[in-house]
Amino acid sequence: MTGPDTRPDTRPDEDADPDSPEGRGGAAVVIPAAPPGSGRTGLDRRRVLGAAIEFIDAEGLNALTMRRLGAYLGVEAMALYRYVPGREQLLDGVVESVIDELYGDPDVHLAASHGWQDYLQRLAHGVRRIALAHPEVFPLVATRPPAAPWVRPPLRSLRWVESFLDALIDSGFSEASAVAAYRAYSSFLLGHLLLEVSQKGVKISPEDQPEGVPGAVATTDLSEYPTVVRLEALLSLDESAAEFEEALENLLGRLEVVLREGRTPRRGDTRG
Amino acid sequence: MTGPDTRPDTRPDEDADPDSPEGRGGAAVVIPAAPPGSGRTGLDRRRVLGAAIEFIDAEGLNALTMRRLGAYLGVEAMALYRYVPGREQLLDGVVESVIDELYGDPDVHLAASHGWQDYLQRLAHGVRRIALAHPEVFPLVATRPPAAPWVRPPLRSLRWVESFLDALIDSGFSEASAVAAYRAYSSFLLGHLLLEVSQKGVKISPEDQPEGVPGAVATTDLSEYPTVVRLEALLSLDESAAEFEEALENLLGRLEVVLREGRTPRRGDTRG
DNA sequence: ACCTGAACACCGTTCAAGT
DNA sequence: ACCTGAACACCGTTCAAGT
Repeated sequence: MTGPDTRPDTRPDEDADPDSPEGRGGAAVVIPAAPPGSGRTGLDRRRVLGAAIEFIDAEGLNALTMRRLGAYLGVEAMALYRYVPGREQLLDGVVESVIDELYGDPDVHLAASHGWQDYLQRLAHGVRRIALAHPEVFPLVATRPPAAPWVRPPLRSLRWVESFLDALIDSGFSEASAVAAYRAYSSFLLGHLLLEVSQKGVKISPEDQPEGVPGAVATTDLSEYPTVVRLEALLSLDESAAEFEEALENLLGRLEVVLREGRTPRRGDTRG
Repeated sequence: MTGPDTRPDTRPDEDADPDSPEGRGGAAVVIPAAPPGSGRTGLDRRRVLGAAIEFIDAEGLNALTMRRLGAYLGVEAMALYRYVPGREQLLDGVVESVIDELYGDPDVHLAASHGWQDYLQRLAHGVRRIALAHPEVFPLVATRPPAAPWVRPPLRSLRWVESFLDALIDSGFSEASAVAAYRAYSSFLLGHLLLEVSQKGVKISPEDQPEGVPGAVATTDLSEYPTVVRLEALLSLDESAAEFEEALENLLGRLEVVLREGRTPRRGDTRG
């Protein structure tokens, strides 16, 4: 079984709130906000983070300020500090929430009875779905300093590391190979997905395209780059999806060799 | 607290007269502009960008503000706008300058007469050297939106794309294979190097390690992650350099197959 | 020609105060 | 218990003014 610790209400919300200032001992039930109608009022850490994600998706990362997020939630900026210690931690929370979406992804969470390769495939596709769903957030997922050196982007969660390693070890990988596989897998996902989302983003980003402006710069002098010019059509093709599949297949193939032969494939291996 | 709040001006040079009442009688001392000897005065776009890189390397990306960079150069922030249109373009210039260091790298710039594999090796190592020399800048190299979709991080320069494609095509690659190779190579470099620099950075970043604080969170409850705990030593090893070599070798091996057999290697190939 | 001072709009964050 | 108003220190950027 490979899913990260299956059922037990591993919900990312509630609990795990280390910063609640002091109170907390309250005998009464608390019930933090959320009146019957679950109306737009009743702030809540989860709602704040969710709003931040929506806001970034819609307006871009640079547009997110405490004040604007407050306004988006119909509240003054200062009210947010009740749910989040500051802006940096808001961003940390955003990254965590986005990654936590993986836990709700049924395609990833399937009982992983189809072997480690199937599991790694589904996990990779789950992460890719998240990256494509939140292209403005993914650079944050990619670059926020991880909590520990072995919690790597883009998985970023102890639970996924645990589940990844267990899956491989249960399938016969040595501990060292499982760790090496985890590293190679992270690096593949990170590089590929970061490039894919940034390629997506560039289609909108050109900001101010100067119009007429006759004698203007006109980008660059392309005559010095004849090959680039000649291959422009090829270079502009977006084959991200196919490349992702291919690189993933290749990685799995390499890991298979490690598992079967207990060694790392080398440069000449592919000869017959 | 975050960031180096070192309030008292981080100015490296002497007192730039913060608020001395009015002394300064000597009218002769000033010398504000560039004297013959190209002294430390005499601002200049290149000097501004160079200072920005030094500043980021030393204080971190978040610490870089127009005002602080001005102070670092012994000048008011507003003076910088003569050389750079604004903060965003400053950062673009920083990224460009850092990547341009590759052009001065003799190890990369060798006549590429030892074949395409040797060239790709040297180029990759050159980029890695830059990433490790400027770990605080590299995330910027990785995430700034590229000028065109086919100018990909971390190379980010038309000249390198041109040179990369020429090298492969001259060696017999088809145009399509050369482009595919360029994509795979970018993705490998980006993923690997971004992870490597962030792993480096984490060693310093732990910010405020709370000391005693008996009942505190103490990071997380590790008992739910027995495999991670058991493999902690393995997971903490930094094998970045070896992994880089290995992944690079593997990529070159794949490309070799494409070149020789005109096709993409598939999952079963490594069988005898 | 190059830099500064003052000003503007906007930030993150604190804290006392409202309800 | 939860939110606001006012305030503080700092930002990016503009523009007229100094030299």
